Amino acid sequence: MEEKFFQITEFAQIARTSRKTLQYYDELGLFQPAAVGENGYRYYTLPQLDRLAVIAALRDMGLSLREIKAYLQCGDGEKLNSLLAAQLDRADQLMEQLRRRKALLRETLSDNRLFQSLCGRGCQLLDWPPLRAAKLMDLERDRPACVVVNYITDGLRTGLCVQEDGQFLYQRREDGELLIPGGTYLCLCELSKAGPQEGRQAVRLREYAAREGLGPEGGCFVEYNDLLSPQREGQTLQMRLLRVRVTAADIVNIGRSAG
Amino acid sequence: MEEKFFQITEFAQIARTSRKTLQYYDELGLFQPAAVGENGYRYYTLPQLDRLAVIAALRDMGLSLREIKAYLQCGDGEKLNSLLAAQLDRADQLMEQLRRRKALLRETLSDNRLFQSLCGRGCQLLDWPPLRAAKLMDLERDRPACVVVNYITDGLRTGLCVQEDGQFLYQRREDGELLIPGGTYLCLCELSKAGPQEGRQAVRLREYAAREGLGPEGGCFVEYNDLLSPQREGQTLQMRLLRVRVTAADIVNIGRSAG
DNA sequence: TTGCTCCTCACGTCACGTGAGGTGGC
DNA sequence: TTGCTCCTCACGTCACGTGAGGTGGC
Repeated sequence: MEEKFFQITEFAQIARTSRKTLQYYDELGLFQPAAVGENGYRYYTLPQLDRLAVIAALRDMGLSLREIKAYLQCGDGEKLNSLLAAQLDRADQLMEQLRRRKALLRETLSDNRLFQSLCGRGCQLLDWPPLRAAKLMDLERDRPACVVVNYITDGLRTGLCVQEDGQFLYQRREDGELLIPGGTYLCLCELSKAGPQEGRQAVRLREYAAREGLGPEGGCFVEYNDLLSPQREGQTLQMRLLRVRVTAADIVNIGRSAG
Repeated sequence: MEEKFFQITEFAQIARTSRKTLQYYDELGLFQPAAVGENGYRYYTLPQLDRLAVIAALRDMGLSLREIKAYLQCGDGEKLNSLLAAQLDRADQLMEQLRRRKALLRETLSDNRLFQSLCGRGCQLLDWPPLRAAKLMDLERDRPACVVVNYITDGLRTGLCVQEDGQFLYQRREDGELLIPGGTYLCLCELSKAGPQEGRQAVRLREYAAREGLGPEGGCFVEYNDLLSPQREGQTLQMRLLRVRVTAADIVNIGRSAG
């Protein structure tokens, strides 16, 4: 059976790949034409399709072209086993990352819709899940200091939990994790051109809570969420959600006052 | 409250990122220092941590830095919704890809181990699942022609299913898919320096089948699998597995002769 | 000559990492 | 002067894609 030679474009079509991919593989020394003309033209044959399919399969399994080349040169079955096993581990890790990403995406989407529906409607009660937070440490004294300042970041909601005097400590550390408890919070949701240190919204919330007979428990928790409504040109940070933790008894009161 | 300025290295440590990342974001215009000294030094402040955390969160959700920059400049909540929804779709696609990749990896690993255990042990019976195959079409006449030649590729096992005269047609098309049926096959598994067109192993298989009273059903199916044992330097293609489909009655015969 | 193929640079992508060589303040 | 920070190029990564400019055969 005589071998037919194919020019690069036709061969690429048969193999369902691109001319540039074939040229790149040639350059790498990964997959070379069966023959090269005097004018430099590359010529391929049909049996070469198999080699190319092998390369594509290994590539689809996550191996790099350099790994593939090294493997095809040595042809060690044991090495293949270990390469594939490593890729299986890697695939599991990627799967886990993707799962987290999807959870984050869904949470952000629902947060964004919540904000859009609440914005500008005054004070409201909301149930909130616990938030992971990172404690800022006083590294010189190696402790969280008496003034507790939290730089909150669960990836999505970012903000500052500022207590009375509003001082900053500035070192985040691995072991500085803490949890803001979940519960029912009083929320004020609006746009503003003021930064978080100003606290006008915190005052309004406190006034509202006092009028309604709601005692804040555990301090005032200020959150501004850049994600859901970032700064535009010329604006300073926008304060977005303001939360005061409320006791179970208070919820009943509020329920009554709303009814 | 007076603002403290941080040099780039310290700020990067607090933010758990790298100096180079901050420089790169500055260059992109994505995230810039609060102040720049006359000597060109970048100075950052603590409230900037929030903006950086937002960027990191969006990046972790799969948005590109350019998308993030565009979004942070316009601050359109609806645009955020559509960006995140698109990333959710994308994440689903990636998940599906990963699932397929893992299936391929597991299948290849088990194939490789099977080969290692069978190689050089003579003829054996194996149950084989159906294989997807791509029919090569005769494009001039626009039909699969009377001589059926299949270029088999299910991503992993690659090979040629050649009938009597072994002629090649050379165009693969989308609609040229077919299925090699699953079933019990007679397998010969060994290394060789001969190409698939030679068929010495096919002859040996046929001889063995004749001796054992096994009638091949549906022609001789030759498979050589590069993946599991690639060419080394100086070798031509290695034929690896050779399969003849066998009837159920024949399996019993083989079972007896082996016992 | 026109139209088609092919070739080889060379640069762009993406989010940085890794030096190279130089500066400035204690 | 030494040791520390910072700076700005410039090139590398990975698997190609996209022209730019030129060649060769019908």
